[in-house]
Order: sequence, then structure tokens, then C-alpha cells
Amino acid sequence: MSEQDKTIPSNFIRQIIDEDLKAGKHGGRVHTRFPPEPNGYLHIGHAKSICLNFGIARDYPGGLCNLRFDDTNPHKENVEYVNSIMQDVRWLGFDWDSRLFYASDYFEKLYQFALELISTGKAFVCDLNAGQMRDYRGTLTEPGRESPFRGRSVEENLDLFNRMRAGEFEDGSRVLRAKIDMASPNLNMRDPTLYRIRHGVIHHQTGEAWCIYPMYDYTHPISDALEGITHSLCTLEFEDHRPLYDWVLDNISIGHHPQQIEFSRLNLQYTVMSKRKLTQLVTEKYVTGWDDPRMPTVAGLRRRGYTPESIRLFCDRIGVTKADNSVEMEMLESCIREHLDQHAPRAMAVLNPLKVVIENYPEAKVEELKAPNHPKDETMGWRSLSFTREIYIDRDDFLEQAPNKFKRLVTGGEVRLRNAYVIKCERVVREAGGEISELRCSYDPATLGANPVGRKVRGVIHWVSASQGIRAKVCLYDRLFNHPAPDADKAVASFLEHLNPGSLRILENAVLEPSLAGAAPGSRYQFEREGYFCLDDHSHGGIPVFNRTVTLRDSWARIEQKKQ
RNA sequence: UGGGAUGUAGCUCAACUGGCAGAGCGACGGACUCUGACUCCGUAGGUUCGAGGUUCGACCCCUCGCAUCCCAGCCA
Repeated sequence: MSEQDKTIPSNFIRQIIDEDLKAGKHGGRVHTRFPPEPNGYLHIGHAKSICLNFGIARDYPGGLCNLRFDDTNPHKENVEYVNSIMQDVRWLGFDWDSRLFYASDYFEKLYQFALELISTGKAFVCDLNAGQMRDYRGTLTEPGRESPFRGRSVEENLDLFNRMRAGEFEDGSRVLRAKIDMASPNLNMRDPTLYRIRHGVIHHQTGEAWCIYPMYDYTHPISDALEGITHSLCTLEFEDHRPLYDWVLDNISIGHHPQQIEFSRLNLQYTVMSKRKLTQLVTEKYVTGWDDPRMPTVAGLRRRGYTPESIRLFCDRIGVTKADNSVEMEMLESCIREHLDQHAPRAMAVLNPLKVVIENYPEAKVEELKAPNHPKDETMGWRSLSFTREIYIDRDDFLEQAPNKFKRLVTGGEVRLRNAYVIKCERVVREAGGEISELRCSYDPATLGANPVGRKVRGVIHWVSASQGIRAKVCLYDRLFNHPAPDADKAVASFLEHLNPGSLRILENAVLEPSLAGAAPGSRYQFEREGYFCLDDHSHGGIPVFNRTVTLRDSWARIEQKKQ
């Protein structure tokens, strides 16, 4: 782990653990778990949970954190998701060692505990269908009614449940229910379903071994207990389920009772975080896949160029509480800038090329200039730039007439070419339509590594040799939605209406400095004055594709924006 | 209108558990600069949801309100 991870702010959960340790609870052990359902890719909200659970395990002496797939609903789950989740957790920098588990590992034990609940009269087989069960459940303000099947004998229940397992009954015809309290103000306690029947699905781990599957509320506490988990951390919506979590463990013969603690999930502005909605974006092709660089998924952020360090830093900074929250994108962006500023080598790339001919520079000459890879870190070494008579600069870096505040190239003005000479714009060449096709400039040979005497240049701009540069495609990403809380806006029928049509801009004619020729897929650079970019790892052969991770902070753009 | 939770700066969180309300991000201004970046310096921003109460003293304890979020899957 890097230095950034060393000052982890505490939070209310760590305080609880501190107190538990002091009180000697759980024999001084700290054991957490990260329990994803493999029905989608991990997103930044999961990263928060991963950093919390694995972070606690890392920071407490002897602490452990399991990876456990909560795979009780084979209908929506598959191995692609299992694999992506393992890859993402590892990429984030965490390790479960040999403690990889599946809730489905416990199906037989879960079944035996169900038999125990039946035997002690605490569970029964119910023949009500889904609609009837809803009727019997009552409402938020009225108590429910007991199922007519609630009074079945232990023998009959045992027989029926065994036959459920044996496959004698159709989907939906029967369920196993806990016998708790149909009048409870907590709906989760109104005789909740423990097992349902699911024929004809092939479970990714257990195949066709089972046709009955346990529910989350029943599976989770037992899985936690079986694994010796001490602190079972989950999100706020499970707060109402805690009495049921405790009920299950209090009513079976199991020697361990973990403590469930809830925290609030992460919301990030200008994106969505629900798996259902992310899945919809993927399946309905609003994005190119789970790893589309605009997605808030771990895979998307990775392809976008985010580093594990930056995401961990983000998770540390947002903290862990029980308050609903909505974090600004700027917080995430500041984290990736902070990490990449230190670690990304610098390079030059011209995104919107404008040709510049330096008239007093020899035609065939190619001059190799040395440039540091990082302005503040010599250990990152040097690279070679090729300077030639014809170069490209960015169209945005030239204006025919500009206010004094414009620190770039203007007609008749001088500007420094980064790591090279000072040039002066002598005149503008236009196409028939009036558009500027190229600039004719002169250069001052005395300005390499030295300031011109007696005058000040307006500023510094980046450039790339026209003949030596490499053609590239560059993808500029913007927020996926143009509403801070797309899925919370009740004024529209669907969050999709807030999709930002300009979230991807592709520049086909960018030019990179020659040193970028051997760049490895996934490698990250700062293109000076532009932002941080990452060589897309889906691009092999052909012309390279760079994804913009994030722009540099740009006070000039901000001033310009304010004028409008 | 039942139950469960949460309200501290624009956003995210602190405040050693009753002792001068702070930080990061953001905003604004300035210095530096061969990146309008980085870095550095500074400024603004608070009725701690509200009203009462207890106390020498309340973000913290009590009472009553208000607002927001979650719960009526054989999803997790």
C-alpha cells in the first residue's frame, strides 16, 4: 500500500470495533467479509464497501476479510460476474488469500438448519401463492393475517419440505416460511420466506443439484456465523432486516453470532449506482459495455485510467457514516489528479492539429531535444523530442487577435514551444473558405533552454513534429448524465432522459510525440496542458486510442465559461 | 397515516463522548512557473434542522415538532 493509505480516517464502525476489542468480544478477533451477488459488475459504491471491509482487516492485528459470493438466486447470476468481481477486488489492491467462499457452499448446512427450525416449530411450509401471500402480509399500517397453513404439524412440514427438495412441487406452489409474528410493525418479521422452489435453472456453482434455494435473509446470517465473521457490515436498507438476522441465529444451534452494522451507500453525482440501471445501460447499448470508460464501474474506471490508489484515496476521503449522501464528482477527480500528478510521465499530444511552418528552420533537419518525463521527479528520466520545420500546435492555442490575457500564440506575437524554441507568428494562411490552414512562423535559435533577452513571451504551448509525430485517436469523456441525480428526478419518466448526448467526443486526428510509439496498453500519461490520458487496452495494432481520464484543472477555461 | 434510520460550511466528513465548531473537496483572491498544471499563501462560507428544557456550560442529554431516506419480492 502507498503512503496515501496510511492515514485512514476513523469512522463509527471502527469505533465500535475498538470498543468490542476493549471489551474482549469475539475473543479479540476482527473478521469481516465482502459479500457481492454475482449479478453484475462492481461499481465505485462496492469499492467503498471493499475498502471498508478489507481495510479493517488490514488495519487490525490478525484481521481477516473473506470474499463470499452471495449466490442464492441463480436466475440472475453467472460466472462472468464471478470472474469480473474477483479481478476487480484484486485490482483494487486487496486479497482474500484462501478465503474464497460461496453461499452455495453452505446449501446442505442451510437445509439442515431449516429442518431444525421446522422441528422446533419455528418454520412451516406454506401453500399460499405470491399474490395471496401479499394479501395476508397486511400493509405498512395494518397487521397481517396468519397463513391457513401455519398450523401444520412438524411431521407434515418435514415431509413437505423434504419433498420440496426432492422436486415434487412446481415453482411457486410452496415456500418454507419462518413462524414469527404477522402483526409485527416490521414487515420483515411477518413470517418471511426462507426457501423457494426454482426448477430448470442451472446454478453456476451447484449445477442442477438443487431445486430449492434459500433467501438472502436466511442465508446471510448463517453464512456469516459459519465463517466466524465478527462484524457483518452492510448498507442501510438492511437495517430493518437486522431483527431477522438475529432471529435466525437465535433460533438454530449455531455457536456464533456476528454483529450486523449498517452504513450508508455511496451516491455519486451525475451518475447512477443501482445495478439494475447499470445493467440496463449495458444491455440496451447506451454504453459499449460494463467497462465503458463512462461507467462508474470498477472496470470502467480502470479503462478510463483511474488507478487503484486513487480509488482507495477517494474511499478514505468520503468516509463512512449512516447519513444519506451525494458526493460531488470533483472529489473523485481530485483524487485521480493527485495520484497521477505524482506518477504519470509527461508527454505532448496535439488534439486538434493546426500546421505551423517555421520558415527559417532547415527543411530536412530533425533535431533531437531532451525533455524531462516529470518536472519535479528526475528519477523518471528523460525522453527525446524531434523538432522539425513543420510542426502541429493545437487550434485552441492560436488566435489572430486576442486580449493580453491570452497567453498563447497570436499573429505577430511570440510564444514558447514547450521544451523547445520560441517562435513568432509571421502570417496566417487560409483556405478558399477562409478557414486557417496553416501558420507561417519564424524561430529564435538562441532560445533553446534560454529566455530571449529584452522581451517576454506570452506563454508556453505544446507541439508535435508533423513528420515524426504519431497519428492517434483520442476519446474525450464527459459525465454520462447531465442531471446531478438522474435516478432521483421524479419529473421525468426515466433516468435515461438525462443521458448526456455529449458524454463521448472522439478526435480522429490527434498527433502524439514520437516517444509514445512504444506505449504499453493501460499506461497513463499526462499530456501537458491537456489532462491525463490512458492508452486503451482494447486497442492493439492499428492506430493507438487514448482515453482521457480527467482534464487538468483549468482556470482559463473557467474564466472563459463564466463570460457566457 | 405503522416501523426503522438520518439531519454540522456548497459537497463529504471531524469535534478526544458536556468544555473556544474544524478538515478535505469546491469557490474566490494572490505568489511562483518553459504545463493557465503542480506547489505555496490568503479570503469567504455556520441560527450545528426548528422550538422549548436540564446545566456554570449543549452539536452532544431530555421533550415536542419539521424535513429527508428505507420497508408491503417466492430479489439482494
